[in-house]
Order: sequence, then structure tokens, then C-alpha cells
Amino acid sequence: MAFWLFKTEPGTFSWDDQVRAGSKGEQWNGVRNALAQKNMRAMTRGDLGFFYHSVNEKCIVGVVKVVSGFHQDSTDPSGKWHCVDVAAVGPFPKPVTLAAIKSEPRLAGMVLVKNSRLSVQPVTPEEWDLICQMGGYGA
DNA sequence: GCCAACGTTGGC
DNA sequence: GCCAACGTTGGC
Repeated sequence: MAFWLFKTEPGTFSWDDQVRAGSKGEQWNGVRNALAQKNMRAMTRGDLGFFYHSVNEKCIVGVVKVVSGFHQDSTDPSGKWHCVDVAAVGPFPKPVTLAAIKSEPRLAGMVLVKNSRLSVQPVTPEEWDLICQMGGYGA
């Protein structure tokens, strides 16, 4: 079991869209970055991820689950790019903002802080637990 | 194969 | 809206 973080612009694909996709999920397509592709390739069904809204909101709003293996991105005519399917699991009672993450010393090493431009990122179990606590999620 | 130029992304 | 950081592209 591994943990990830998926970044999206709410104007393009928001948490509400993800919820609307239901338990079957939706392709996390449109990723055109080699490192993000590599991260998705490393995912397996059942992995969990944070759902992060960039731009105006800049906060983690919920948890998603990987519901497929790494497969062809149907929106890519060249067939070069792949993606996984993700489904909404549940919202954060209290969204965790980027500012909150940056002010937490234990999260200073997070990829989100160090490389904010990467759209699909790995999250360590320690980071996962801490952010879930901060968001009032689970437990 | 290397390096510079350019475009895009995202935080502020 | 601006600026900095990063990735990608193209010329050499």
C-alpha cells in the first residue's frame, strides 16, 4: 500500500467532479509529465491519495483511491501517455491548506513543498498520517 | 549529447 | 498580474 497526492485545478477537474464520478472512478488523464507518469506507473489498485486543489484554493480537500492499474490514457491520440483511474473515498472535514503544510516542520520535506509543480506526487506514510490528523479525517 | 531559449505552471 | 521554477524543445 502506497500513498500519493493528486493535484488538480478546481476549474478543470474538481473534487465535486470526482465525487460525481462515483465509486467506479475516473481516468486521471491529461498528465503529460515524465516524472508524474512514473509515479502513476508505480501505483497499484487500492493505493490511497490526497486530492489537492491548486490555484485559488491550495488545499487538500479529500481522499481518493486508485481503482485501476496503469493503462492507456484514452484522451491521448498518440498513445504515448498512460494513467490510472481514481475514485473519491471521502472529503476532509477540515481542508488542509498549503500554508498549514508549510508551517508544519514535519512536512517541510514534502514533495508538495519542494516541487510544487509536479502534478502526481508520492507521500510518505508519516506525512499521510499527519495530514489526515490535520484534516480531521478518519481515526 | 550538451546547452540555451522558450513555454507553462503555480505560488504570492 | 507578476515572477520564479521547472520541463521541454531545438540548434549546434
